[in-house]
Amino acid sequence: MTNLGDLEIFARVVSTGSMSAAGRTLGFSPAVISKRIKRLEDRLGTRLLQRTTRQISLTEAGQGFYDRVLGILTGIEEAEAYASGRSSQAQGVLRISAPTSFGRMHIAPHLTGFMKDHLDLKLHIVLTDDFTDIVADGFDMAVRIGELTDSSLVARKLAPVRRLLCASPDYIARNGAPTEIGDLARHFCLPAHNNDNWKLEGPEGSLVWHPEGPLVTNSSEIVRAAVIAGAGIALRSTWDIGPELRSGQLVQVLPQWEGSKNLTLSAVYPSRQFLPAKVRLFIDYLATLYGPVPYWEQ
Amino acid sequence: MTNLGDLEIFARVVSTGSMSAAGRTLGFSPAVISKRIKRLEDRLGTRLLQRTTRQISLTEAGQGFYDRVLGILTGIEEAEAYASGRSSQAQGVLRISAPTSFGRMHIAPHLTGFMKDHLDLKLHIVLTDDFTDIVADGFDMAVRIGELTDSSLVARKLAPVRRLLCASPDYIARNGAPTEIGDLARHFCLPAHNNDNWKLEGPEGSLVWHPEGPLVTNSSEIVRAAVIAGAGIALRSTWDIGPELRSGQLVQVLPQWEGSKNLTLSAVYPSRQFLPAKVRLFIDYLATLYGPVPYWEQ
DNA sequence: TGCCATTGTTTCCGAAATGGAAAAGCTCAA
DNA sequence: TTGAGCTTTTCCATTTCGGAAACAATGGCA
Repeated sequence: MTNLGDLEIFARVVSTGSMSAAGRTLGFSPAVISKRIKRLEDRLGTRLLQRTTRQISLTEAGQGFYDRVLGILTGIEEAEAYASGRSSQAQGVLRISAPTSFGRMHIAPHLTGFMKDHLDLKLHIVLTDDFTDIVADGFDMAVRIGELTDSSLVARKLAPVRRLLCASPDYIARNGAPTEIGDLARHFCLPAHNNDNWKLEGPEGSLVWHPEGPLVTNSSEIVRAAVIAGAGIALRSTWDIGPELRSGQLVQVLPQWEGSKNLTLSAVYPSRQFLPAKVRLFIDYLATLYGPVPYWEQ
Repeated sequence: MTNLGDLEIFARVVSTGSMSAAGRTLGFSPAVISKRIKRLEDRLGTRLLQRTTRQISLTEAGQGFYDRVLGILTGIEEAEAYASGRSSQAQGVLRISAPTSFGRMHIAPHLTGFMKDHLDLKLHIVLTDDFTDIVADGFDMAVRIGELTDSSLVARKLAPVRRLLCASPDYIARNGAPTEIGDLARHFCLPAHNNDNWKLEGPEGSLVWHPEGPLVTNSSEIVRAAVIAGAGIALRSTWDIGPELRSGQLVQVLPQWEGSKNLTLSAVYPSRQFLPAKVRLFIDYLATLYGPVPYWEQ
């Protein structure tokens, strides 16, 4: 059967994009990398990597093999951690992908609290608003906001996401508050990235509103700043503007309407028989942190 | 990182129950087995096997490690099969556990049909009525009849299980047919193994009947023979007595009552990200064979 | 266009590992 | 008590492994 070292080397070559780079990070000479990749391909009877001297790309078989190998390697890691008696302790590196705004506001501040309980654990956190392929990119888990769809992943709900219409008191004083949904047409609305149609639910059922306003941006951070500065009405998540609502910097408008409810904040991870302790513990930590009623809702 | 051969050797030692036996099946001398088990334990810092010279048993850490290693090994097998270009073809050995009666009557006759389409595949079929731990015992999948509960396994429904009350015409001629449920008290009933209370659903809702009769056995085959021979009334699955009902060897009694409906025939397998082709294909084969309406119901 | 740095591949050689035979120590059953 | 069968250790031959060096190929840059 295949040598395990070959699988590690293959995975590293793919993740670094070059044999030489893989050799450097693993402490091998390029010659070794080349020979073992070749051996692996010979044994499988398939070409895994398409290579020129300057560039390496995965063949189709290589891509599928890579996906599987990643799972195998983390499986071995988990099995070793289990047997080493630290089955219930987090160790190694936990690689997390999370949305930028939410990560900055509601994950980053709590990391130290988690890390002090798990001294053997290193955290790698990547904030991005792309829906990365967590398995191909080598993440252990991701925090996501959205509707739960992806089939090959397991999702654990962390908290509901409530989205409200809000504006600054200043803006209301100048423009008045809308009293019914149609009034929005006479207001400045602030759509955000991927959010240029607002799915709302209210007393009369649900509808989709196409907000129009003077500001278009792909940055929800800019929208956030704008609504606080009094530029208009925005549909924002409670985790985003909870403190401003409490302090009075923002007030809710049209409180009978809320954003569609099928959004959830969830942790997703590749489906495995044995979840690594580090992943389980971190998700548990987030779940108790946010649940049952998130602190930003209180 | 751990050598893969060590994991294979460890798994084989556990499954054969001895180092020497593992060595014989793998083609190694006992010395090698011993050394590599020791090396594995040293690397993990844990004792995996408790051993005397005559007997070997798993420690707790060893048990958990073994469960994980099995998953890893089949994962590697699957990854190799995928990369070898035969991703959609079944190859290797498919190990199946199935209930004795059902296996004999409705799996065994169809095996050749499956095997002629998959010449690279070997089948290992174990018929048993124990609910074995399929992962610990090294099965790829099992066919089961029952309520779906086990959490760490994935179940795919193959067919519903209908159970009817039946007797031979001969018996009816001698004893008359019951017309309402209470009449059963005046009849010979034939309970089977694990089936000494009959959960029935009928026009008046559901009830549990405790059958009493002259024959008690743990063999549903004996019950089957007895009811055909005219010994009494039994609650049997349609897959078991379909032909007899059609041929008139048996007739249904109290047709307004049926066994509780929450039994299903299903295929179960360990949850994995990548299901081996051999498992997927065999389950597909059974599903099309039995569904949507099983041939024994027609 | 031509140069050059970087990358992948091959060859050869010393070093490390692997596997086996033999011997020793042990346990259980006859 | 004996003997068969098991695990473990030791020692040695063999295989495998990793690296240096030489070579070939590619693409960026002047």
